[in-house]
Amino acid sequence: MPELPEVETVARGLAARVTGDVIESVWLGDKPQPLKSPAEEIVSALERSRIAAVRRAGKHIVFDLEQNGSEPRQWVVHLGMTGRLLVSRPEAEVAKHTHAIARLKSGREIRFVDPRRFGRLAVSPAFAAAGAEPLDISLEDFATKFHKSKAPIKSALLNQKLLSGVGNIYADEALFRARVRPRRRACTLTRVELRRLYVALQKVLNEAITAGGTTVSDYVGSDGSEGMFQFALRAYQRHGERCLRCRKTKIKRIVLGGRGTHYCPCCQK
DNA sequence: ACTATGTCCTGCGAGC
DNA sequence: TGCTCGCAGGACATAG
Repeated sequence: MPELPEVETVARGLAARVTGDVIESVWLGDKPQPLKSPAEEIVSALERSRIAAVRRAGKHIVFDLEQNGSEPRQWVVHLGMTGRLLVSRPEAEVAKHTHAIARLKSGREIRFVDPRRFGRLAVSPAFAAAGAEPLDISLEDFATKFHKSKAPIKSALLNQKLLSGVGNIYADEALFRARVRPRRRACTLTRVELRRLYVALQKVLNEAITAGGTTVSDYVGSDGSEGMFQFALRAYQRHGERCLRCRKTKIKRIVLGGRGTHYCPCCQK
């Protein structure tokens, strides 16, 4: 599923390919829309706008738009579980579950495809993600945030109001690397453990960005290519397999907060 | 004010 | 082999 590294990969791919292009027209599907803003508002904000930049904020992709005679606006896309933003040639077959198409002056199209429809489209004058960026936050702020939470540390990592961009895969991977058990209440983590978690989280996110993200089922970059980080996972979806650290205990799978959670009962305390 | 749980949605894989 | 059923989970609503 698209988390910070996958969204970063998509945003970079889009930025490289559509920055400076102009959206000439927009098509929105008719089904119950995966929209957060009214359809007319999205269409009027996008049409005749120049894409000044594309970037990531948390798990959101933000297109900075410039339109003559209007205040700068932003087109905000959340990919949900199965969302894809693809740059396509207009003659390319329109995939099933395509919910939006932005036709560009260059002749290409940005297509939003999302089978499960957990994704969302919105426009905003000044979008800001709720929580802090995990790659920008200081160790001190990180420690303070989690020291105040009574939730299990894994649930706290997934809470987008604390940190923006961490999802199920990288929460499990960071906790594995930091040797912290997912069920531990966040406030019980020692200073040393919080530091290990902070370092592990940044490391795993950066490594995954370098690998172009993790493709478990649906995720692809804006050019349709799959990520490579699924081959570097140490905990996520490895239940029943031997732990790569202690080499003897089998990775366990539990359900925590309704999410599949993977950890080594021997290494993670 | 905080945490916990249910809901949305479709494709796929386990199991009979 | 072919079918049914339940699981997968990000964000938000609602319940506790």
